[in-house]
Amino acid sequence: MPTAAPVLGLRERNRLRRTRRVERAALTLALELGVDNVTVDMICEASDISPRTYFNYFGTKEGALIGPEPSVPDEAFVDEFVQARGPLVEDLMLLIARGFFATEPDRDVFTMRRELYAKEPSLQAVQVARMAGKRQATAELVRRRLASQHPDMPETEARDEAQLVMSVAFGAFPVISRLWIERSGEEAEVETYIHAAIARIRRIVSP
Amino acid sequence: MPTAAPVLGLRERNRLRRTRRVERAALTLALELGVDNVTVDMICEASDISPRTYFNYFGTKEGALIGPEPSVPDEAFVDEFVQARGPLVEDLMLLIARGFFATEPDRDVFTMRRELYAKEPSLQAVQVARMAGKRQATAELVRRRLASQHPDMPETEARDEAQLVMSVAFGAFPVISRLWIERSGEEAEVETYIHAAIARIRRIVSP
DNA sequence: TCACATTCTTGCAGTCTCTGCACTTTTGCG
DNA sequence: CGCAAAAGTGCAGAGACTGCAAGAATGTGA
Repeated sequence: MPTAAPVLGLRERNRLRRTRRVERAALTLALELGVDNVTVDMICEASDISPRTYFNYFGTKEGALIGPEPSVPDEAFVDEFVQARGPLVEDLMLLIARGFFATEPDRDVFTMRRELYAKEPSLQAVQVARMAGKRQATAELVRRRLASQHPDMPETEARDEAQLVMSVAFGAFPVISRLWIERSGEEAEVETYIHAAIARIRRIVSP
Repeated sequence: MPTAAPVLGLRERNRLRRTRRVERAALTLALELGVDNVTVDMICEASDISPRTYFNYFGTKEGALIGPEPSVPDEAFVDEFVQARGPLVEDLMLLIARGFFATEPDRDVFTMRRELYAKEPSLQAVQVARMAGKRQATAELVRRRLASQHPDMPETEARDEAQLVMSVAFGAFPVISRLWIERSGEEAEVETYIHAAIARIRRIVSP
């Protein structure tokens, strides 16, 4: 089983270089003019790429701005999650986080992105919507874990519970990622923030 | 201060009739062909309205499918929320719910909408995205309440806490609304589901 | 009842996002 | 070098959405 080859072919290197170039152009323009006043054509002109290729790379106009779609965690991780017996929400958030921060962008892009998110909250909505697409799949994962953990739990209750677990995790995620990104200078792990967030939630919903 | 006049002028009645007619046409088509295979032009042809007017009414293609945007709660409610001292998340969810279910659509539309939501999860993403637009405003509300409730709480902590409260509420909301809509035959109040959901969340995040 | 102001609907022209398809270029490899 | 696979590109077009200005419907006051 070949893990990601450490040395990349010319093809991959070109792709990476291009991706970065386009992302930079897109972010620069968006920061300068505002997302709504930037068109795909402008980004393409600035980064010397054809619009058709832009969409092959990023899929949507916002693609270059919000970063790559969280990768689907591979089966090993998923199975681990389903079988694990730790605190459920925590485990789930870790699973999500793992996919989310899998591809580390370069420093500039990272910084600009953070700046842009702060400046244009509408992008957060795009993010949330994209993640919402994975709600079904995620809820199903949680349901599987609940089923294997509590074989006696009624079907419908398990489904409702799974939905809620997923909702809480997805709901809190933007906050966690914001904190993590904002304080990324201090070298704390995501786990720390997840932990803290859950403790807070517990306090919040306590009577 | 005129509250909504009980008797509507011809103008309003026309608008209502039209809205309903268009919503029905849109939902019928979407249920039959799938959202992606329906165009605004088709909806307009089916409901005998001009595309331009369609957008004046609904703003987006999905507008007629997902229903009207939750109305901004009026100042009285907002103030009440800010000053209240009950369980925070619960109060917030009630505030959201109040805006959300303010405009009762007619029976057919309601039923079709429920059906469509079940059939096309992508619509849920649209919903979530639309609600995400109000994140800022909502978090600010919570922050105000926290500030008045705990004057000694540090600024930044209040902001983080507010964000998290808002996230939990927004996160759980789709679940609550789903439950409420699915079981809307049984005449239970939204409060009941909110209550139950919060109790569940408490259990979920408990160690 | 009739003008007049207001509000609403509509057509039109145009911009922008996004897609399928066919064609060319680039890359990997023997 | 030569060939096959992969990737980039141009083009034509569908579809969502907007601003504008003309035309229709509606409310109002005399």
